[in-house]
Amino acid sequence: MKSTEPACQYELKAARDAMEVIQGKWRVPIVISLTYGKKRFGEIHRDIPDISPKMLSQELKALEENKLITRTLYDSMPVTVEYALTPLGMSLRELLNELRNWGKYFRNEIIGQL
Amino acid sequence: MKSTEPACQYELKAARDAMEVIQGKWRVPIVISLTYGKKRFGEIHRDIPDISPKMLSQELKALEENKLITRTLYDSMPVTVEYALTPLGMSLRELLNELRNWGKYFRNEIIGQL
DNA sequence: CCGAATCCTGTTTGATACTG
DNA sequence: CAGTATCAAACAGGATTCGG
Repeated sequence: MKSTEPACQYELKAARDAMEVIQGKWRVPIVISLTYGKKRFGEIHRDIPDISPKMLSQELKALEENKLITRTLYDSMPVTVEYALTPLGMSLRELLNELRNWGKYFRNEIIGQL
Repeated sequence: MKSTEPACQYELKAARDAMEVIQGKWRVPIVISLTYGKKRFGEIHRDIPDISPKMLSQELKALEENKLITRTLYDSMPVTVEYALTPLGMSLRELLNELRNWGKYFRNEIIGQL
């Protein structure tokens, strides 16, 4: 307890836990896309046209490992796969709202004056 | 307006604006450290011991360019520098709260079961 | 004490092409 | 449709040294 800010240390750790999960260029967009309902690979891709199939596949896998989304394979012909948010993934809703709100605020306040 | 999710596109952009500002390993910790009040370089460094002076300097500069913090030079001997949040930086408060809350939730729900 | 300058490395991301 | 494979580029981050 000699640190000047013991509380600070604990708060920092929690924030970094969260950042690790949503960090990167694509995870937030993917999760937001899925807040509109379950989607297939190609549908997510249409929401995020810039992403390469490789990155989409890779990030979906990471999100699944963190239990934020589920991957369901329908063994039809041709093969169909659906991605959907888990309850944990849905629990990001408030955080993503704040993220968007602040992003809009920042854009209005700053971007353009830079 | 032919996209399946026109609203989605707009929301994605706002969220990514926000992510760009707070992304990276160190920006959120730095801003959180400064929510406890203005601090000097070495004080921030004590809150975030793992960061190298180079990264701290570099990230402080980036945050200053985005108008989230101010850098004040006191021409004393030896030289003293103080960093503080701007109103825009303080406006991150709610977002950072959500980040920490979700981080704690995630840790309780998931980490350990992985 | 508060950095700047340089060099270096590994991870992340992307482009392109290909497969069941 | 839903990815994989391969290769290259870009970037983040670290180590070290130096200066006011």
